[in-house]
Amino acid sequence: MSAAPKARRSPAASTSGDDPDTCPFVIGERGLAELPAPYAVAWLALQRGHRRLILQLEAALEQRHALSLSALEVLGRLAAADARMRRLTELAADVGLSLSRVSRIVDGLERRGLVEREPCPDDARATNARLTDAGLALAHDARAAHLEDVRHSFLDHLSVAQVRMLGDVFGRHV
Amino acid sequence: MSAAPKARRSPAASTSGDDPDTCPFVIGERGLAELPAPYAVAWLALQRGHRRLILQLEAALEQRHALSLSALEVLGRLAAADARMRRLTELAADVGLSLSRVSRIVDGLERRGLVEREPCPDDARATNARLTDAGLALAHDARAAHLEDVRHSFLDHLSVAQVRMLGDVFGRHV
DNA sequence: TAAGATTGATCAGTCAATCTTG
DNA sequence: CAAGATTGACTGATCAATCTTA
Repeated sequence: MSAAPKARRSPAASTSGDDPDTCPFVIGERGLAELPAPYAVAWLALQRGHRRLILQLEAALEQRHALSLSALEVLGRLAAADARMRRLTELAADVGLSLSRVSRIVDGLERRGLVEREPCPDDARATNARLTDAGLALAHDARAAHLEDVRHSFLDHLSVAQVRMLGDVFGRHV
Repeated sequence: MSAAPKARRSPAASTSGDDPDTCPFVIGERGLAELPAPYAVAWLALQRGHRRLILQLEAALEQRHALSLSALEVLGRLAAADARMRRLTELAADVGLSLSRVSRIVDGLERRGLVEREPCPDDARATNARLTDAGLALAHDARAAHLEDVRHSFLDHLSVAQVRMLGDVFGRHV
């Protein structure tokens, strides 16, 4: 396909079969991948591993505290906020979700008495979500349990170098 | 909380404020985390970075080939299968989704003429999804474009050591 | 007009119920 | 009865439309 025989366009570029040292291949029973082996291994492992990890953490959080990961994040932001209170738009920006999603998460938390909506005095368009005492208590419990899970199911298995590298890899360019 | 002063229960264990070298803290504007700093950085970076990456890849795939990541995986398994044909239960196991989800993914692909359902001759309970010629062509195009995206937005930015480490970290214990 | 919030439609996924066949 | 597939109801997320107010 390419005229220049050894112009490697990128370190992970596959070479569609006409290059002796990399070629299409099959990984385990998982289907074929057209990447050099270590790259394909890394990518597939990341996808599968991350998914398994998140599903596991979500299940535990749901079972023990009846919260989604996103709801836990919202509670966490409120717990850390001045007067345990924050506008919905701010919360949405905090947790990286759409405003509409956050509005419905707050619906759910409000129904359980964990937060209360109140009009923002500075701006009549805005709504504050305020964490109740019950919400604060649950936020602390659930957060502690969740971080424990994160450690046990993931962080504790990593070396210091691996931890640093993860922050590096996913913090920098991605 | 703990009687033994220096019995570190786990490398990433937080020490809820009574240990001088680790304590609760706030990362950027992202809220508080009760983990030693490098662990919290790694975990938050992984969550955010992975999410951004996936959203980006999904958007490109949707825009260029009108496929979800899961649909692309299904097409890939069919392309790699004998006679470009595979039972729905097998596909579900391949891609790690529920059978019902796979059934509806196949609905969508079938509507577009990319796959066809046909009864399995060996077992009248089972249904095979068979990739059509159009489906094979799209599978190749979309797969190539997707892997290109994966390289450009992620793999190309990694060192060889980082690549190996990712496979290691997510392949082993998680 | 634009920003904050809510609501409705839709998508991707799960689980539970059902139907058919081994 | 158990396994393969489908369908319905639900969750978590998005976007587009709407309503109110700066």
